[in-house]
Amino acid sequence: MVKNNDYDKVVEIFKALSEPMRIKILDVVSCRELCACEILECLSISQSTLSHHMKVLMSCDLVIGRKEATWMYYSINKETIANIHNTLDIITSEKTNCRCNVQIQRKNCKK
Amino acid sequence: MVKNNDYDKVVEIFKALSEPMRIKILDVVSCRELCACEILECLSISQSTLSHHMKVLMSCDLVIGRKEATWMYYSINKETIANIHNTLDIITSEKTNCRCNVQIQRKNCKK
DNA sequence: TTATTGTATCGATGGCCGTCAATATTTATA
DNA sequence: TATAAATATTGACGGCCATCGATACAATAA
Repeated sequence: MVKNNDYDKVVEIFKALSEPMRIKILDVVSCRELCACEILECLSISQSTLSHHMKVLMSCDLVIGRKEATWMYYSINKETIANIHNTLDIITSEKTNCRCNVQIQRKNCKK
Repeated sequence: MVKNNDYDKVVEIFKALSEPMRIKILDVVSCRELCACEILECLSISQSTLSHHMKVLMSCDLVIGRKEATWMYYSINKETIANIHNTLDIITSEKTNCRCNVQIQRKNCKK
């Protein structure tokens, strides 16, 4: 069973991943560290939209940003990817101390 | 590099996972097969809302539904979970044939 | 200093979606 | 057949968010 706090973090990550454009960005940036203008070449979006997506990806630690002069370099954060795998395993695995077992009241059905 | 078709499927799954209530449902239903009324006991939502979420979870094959008399029994689909892990690995792994390398035009920056 | 380049922010807009109450549907039972 | 229980569907509402153009900011070069 997952704690409520952990839900928030993983839901934020899944929300970031639930956008086609951000998946594309993640796919591209997984090759190697790229600057924003290089990422922009691969996509058909405006510069402001890309900037917005990179902010979302960074805010949930899926991507790491590094500033060098006027350029912003982005790379994937493998640690967060590993956390996704782990949390997904916990959520989807069989549990003995399940929420549904510790529930006392059975008010919604006559089973 | 991931094909565009594959994006759609995984994005649909991530979208389903990007909702706190649906993560809770998935967490609960991972224990064992449960009927809708049992799931409803664990949550603080209306019956119609639960029905909506179960429809979303089934439409992307995260959950399997089985009807028995008036009851609907739900269980997690481990096959789809495995697919998530695999696709996430592909997206976030280093690629030699990256999108950014096969790009010809470099119109957005002077690098 | 001025102009240019790369990136971030702002404000507006349109669409998607979570939620509910009300109602419909399906199945079993009296 | 009539009633009740479990679930699905419908329609409405409010909030979130992807997108854009315009603009601001930061750093470099002329």
